[in-house]
Amino acid sequence: MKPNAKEKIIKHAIDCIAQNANAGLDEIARAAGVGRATLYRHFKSREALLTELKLSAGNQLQAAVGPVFNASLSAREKLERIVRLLVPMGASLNVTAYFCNPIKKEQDPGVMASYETHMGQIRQLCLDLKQEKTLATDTPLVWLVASLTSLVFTAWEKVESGDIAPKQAPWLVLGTFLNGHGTPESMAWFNELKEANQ
Amino acid sequence: MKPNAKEKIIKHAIDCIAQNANAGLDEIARAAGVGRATLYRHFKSREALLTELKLSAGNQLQAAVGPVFNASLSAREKLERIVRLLVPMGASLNVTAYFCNPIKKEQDPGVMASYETHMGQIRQLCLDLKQEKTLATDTPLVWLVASLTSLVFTAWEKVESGDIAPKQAPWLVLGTFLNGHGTPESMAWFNELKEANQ
DNA sequence: CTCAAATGAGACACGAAAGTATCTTTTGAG
DNA sequence: CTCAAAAGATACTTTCGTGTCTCATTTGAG
Repeated sequence: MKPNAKEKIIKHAIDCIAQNANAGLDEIARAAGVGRATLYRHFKSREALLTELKLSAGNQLQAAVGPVFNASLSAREKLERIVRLLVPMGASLNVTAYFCNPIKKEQDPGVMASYETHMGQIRQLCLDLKQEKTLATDTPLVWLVASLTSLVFTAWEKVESGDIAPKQAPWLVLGTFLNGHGTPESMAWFNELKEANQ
Repeated sequence: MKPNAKEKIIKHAIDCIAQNANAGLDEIARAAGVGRATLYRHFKSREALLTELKLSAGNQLQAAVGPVFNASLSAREKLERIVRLLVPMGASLNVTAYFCNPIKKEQDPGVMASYETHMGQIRQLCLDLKQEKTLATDTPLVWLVASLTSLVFTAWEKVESGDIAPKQAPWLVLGTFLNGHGTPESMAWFNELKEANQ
């Protein structure tokens, strides 16, 4: 028996579920290269599989991001590292940030905790970035977190689809998040417009 | 009989499906305020309902965005108007940009065409913005389109969840897309970093 | 090589949602 | 008011994915 058959199944299941949230058990089994019956030998039910899958995704994120977050670096350095770590982990990020979303009904407490931990870290990072004056202080925190998460996830999608080079993706995310796409002239134009309309 | 019962059903079904892609027919029927049997009087099957729903969502986007796109305005003015129009139409945007995505299996040709039309317009807008020097010319077009769509969709989500004020949302999207969240110092820092690593 | 444990394959029961049919009630044009 | 068309309600069949079970095959430790 391989080192850990269960882990292997979960690994492939995360990719499968990230692509199609409603994948059937046969689809998951096929993706993992095992028989459908084997899934039931490792997991009590579909629900149990999904729960372990979410926990695993959360742990993967935590394992990658946690050390960076706890390191003694400036917030902007943390941001750069975290984005570079997160983009290739889009499947896990997707599972955590979307399927573990509290809006969805009846989540396992452990899954909820994992979700809160991850989102809390991102939120804290954005707070630190504000504190450090790396980010504009007048932007709502919730929008900082949401736009960052969304950009990372989108970049991962485009890498998966082959539209963007894996090495380029983190820079696109950071560039958009910090600088946007505008030129100095367009920025001036926008700031005027915003003043006038708010 | 009301002006168009079918249209009314589709309208509510779009909101329902945008919130939960796997809503059952009873759920959709309840959302539309009709009986489940009535759905089958208007639509041959669930699949047929979904197809008409996608076409309707595409038409709504087209009706809103088309005139702006064809108006004689500068590209940056078009961008501003389109974002302001699109954010409140998140449900239709969601249905079009996600459920009509060619990655999904077997789409109706009409749905595919509608999707291509919409995405083509956004793509053209980004091209014009580059041409006009409103946007950086060295950013991949596919990332411009993807990040813009993703930011609009995320803003809609946050408006729906009550985290962001409806009137503020378009400005957050435009601000992030054009300026990003960074301060002048952080932008300088990032540009150096990017130079060094690429 | 041998045997026990794990896997793959497939048959089966069950339940939920799709799809069908029929009957009653509502609605609106004349 | 009247009646025909449309909608609501509800019971039924079909389909499909989950969950259970069995048995033949594979695999790996001794």
